[in-house]
Formats: sequence, structure tokens, C-alpha cells
Amino acid sequence: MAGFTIGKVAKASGVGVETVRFYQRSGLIDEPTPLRTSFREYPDATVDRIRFIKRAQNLGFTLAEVQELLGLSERPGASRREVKAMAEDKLVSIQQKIADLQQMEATLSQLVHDCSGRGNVPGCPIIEAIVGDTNNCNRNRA
Amino acid sequence: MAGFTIGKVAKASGVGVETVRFYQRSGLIDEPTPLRTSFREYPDATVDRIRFIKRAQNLGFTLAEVQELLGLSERPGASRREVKAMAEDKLVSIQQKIADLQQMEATLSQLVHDCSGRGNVPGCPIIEAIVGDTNNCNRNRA
DNA sequence: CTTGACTCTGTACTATTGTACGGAGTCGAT
DNA sequence: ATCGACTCCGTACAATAGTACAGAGTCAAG
Repeated sequence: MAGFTIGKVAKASGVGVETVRFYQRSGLIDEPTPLRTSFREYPDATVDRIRFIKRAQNLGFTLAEVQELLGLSERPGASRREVKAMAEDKLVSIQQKIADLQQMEATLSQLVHDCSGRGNVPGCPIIEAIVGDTNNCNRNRA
Repeated sequence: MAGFTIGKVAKASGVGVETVRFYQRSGLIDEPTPLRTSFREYPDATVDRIRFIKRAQNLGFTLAEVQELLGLSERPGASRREVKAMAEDKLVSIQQKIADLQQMEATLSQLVHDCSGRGNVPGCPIIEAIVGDTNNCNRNRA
């Protein structure tokens, strides 16, 4: 067998066989079209491509976005501006998520600090805060 | 009709009717058992309960966790220690998420900074980083 | 030639938090 | 009595990123 079987691709790129098949169904990696045998044969490039996908995911890109990035990286004449714009959008959305989580963290750590952890639940500052938080329910309509 | 209909509950607590029904199916709010009419009647407490759910969600708790919190807040003799432990766990997981996102942010903002946004994709530092990041693919096995 | 490991296709399921829809029944008001 | 608004139930669908499985076929080695 000239190329890689699916199992080899999976092992070489550090994902499961089912994941490779899933990427294929999703159009993220190209089906090795002209089959000479009854098993698919993949070129080395497929391994690189899956690694690309995984690295882009580590940067916060979804698979749909990865597909866009792959499209740009392969379309002759695609501009760097487009790539940079995607990265900037992603950066903003990551920063937004961080801000949201930091808000949660602030509130929650205050509550944890306020709760002695001793005694029964009635009167527990954490529960009280969630039950009766009439000053702070402004983020309810998110 | 003595209590609230589902529509009133929804409006009063700021969620959709379908959401109320979903919470009911999920066991988060108690089905008003002895039906006198053919429409469900809810007590005022249901509105408070849904608000509790929404506030707990704003603190980062999942619905499953909210259910636990509700269980604790209603089980006589439940200890504050248990509530505090849940809050602490949640705090840790929020902090972990923040750290992960900050790592992404650092890498991505460096790449955005490195990319002029001018010219075509070949040579683009962002794409290059994703394609060939052999020094930095250590977080691939996450 | 048989065996074991691998691969094929297609489908269904995982988790999360809802949203949408069809068709029927019911409530309150006019 | 009729009308519009509301509610009922059950089911299916949304997005995301896979995972699992059944039943059949195939490849390579001994």
C-alpha cells in the first residue's frame, strides 16, 4: 500500500480513527479520490493537515473556522488581510470570554470567602446570594 | 385560576414558555401535581426558583449543578460545607478556563501583532505558525 | 487457507441548553 | 356560541466535536 491507511494517519497525527473519518465527512480533509484498492490511501499531507487542524483548535478556532483558514491558506491570491481579520475576531471573542469568566470569578470568590463552611445551609451566604440577589440580577437577560 | 399559568411564569421569570417546560422535564422545577384544571397552575415559588436557576447559571453552574444546589438548599440539615465545596470547585474550574483562554490570547495576539495584514497568504506569520509550529505543538495532546 | 487485525458504510448516540412544531384541547371574553 | 389566545403532549431539531456500534468486507502473515 503506497500511502497511509486511516489507522496510520490517525496514529501519526495523534487522533482516533473515527476522528479522521469525521473530518473527512466534514470536508476538512480531502477524500483520496481515485481508489485503487478498497481501502483509502492518504498522502503524507493529510497528517500535516490534521496537525494544522489541531493547532488551530488550540488557538480557539472552531472546525468551521479551521475550514475557512484552510481555504485561505490554499486559495492562490488569498490575502493576508483576511487571515488577520479572522485572527483578530477570534482574539476579541477570546478576550470577551475571559472578561465574562473573570466577572464570574470575582463574584464567586467573594461568596466563597464570605462563607465559613460551617453550619447548616439556612443562612449560607452563597445560597442567599443566589436566592435573593435582587441587586445583582442585572445580568439575567444575557 | 389560582396560580400562574405557564405563560405567566415564563413572563414573570424572564424566560420562554418552552424553557419552563424544559426545566420541568429536567426536574428542576416541581410539577404542580394535583391538577384541578387541565392547565398547570404554578405557585409564586416557581418564579423564584427559575430566577435562582438563572442566577446560578450566571455564576457558571450547569443545570445539573443547579439541581444539586437546589437539593442542598432544600434538604433540612444539609451543610454549608457542601455548598462551599461546590462553589470552590466551580471557582477552580473557572480559573482553569481563564488560564487556558489567556494562553490562547497570548499566542494569538502575538501572531496578530506579527502579521502586517498586507500581501498574499504565502508567508503569512499566522498561517505559518499553524502549519509548521513544530516547537509549539506541545499542547496537541490536550 | 485461515486467522486476526484492520477497514468499509451507515446510523445512532454522547453532552448541553434550550427551540420549534404539529395537532388537539381549553380558557376567558364577547 | 364563537373566537383568539393560550396550553397540552410528544417529538424532532439546533450547534459542537466527536464516539460507538453492527455487520460485512479485505489485507497480510503464517
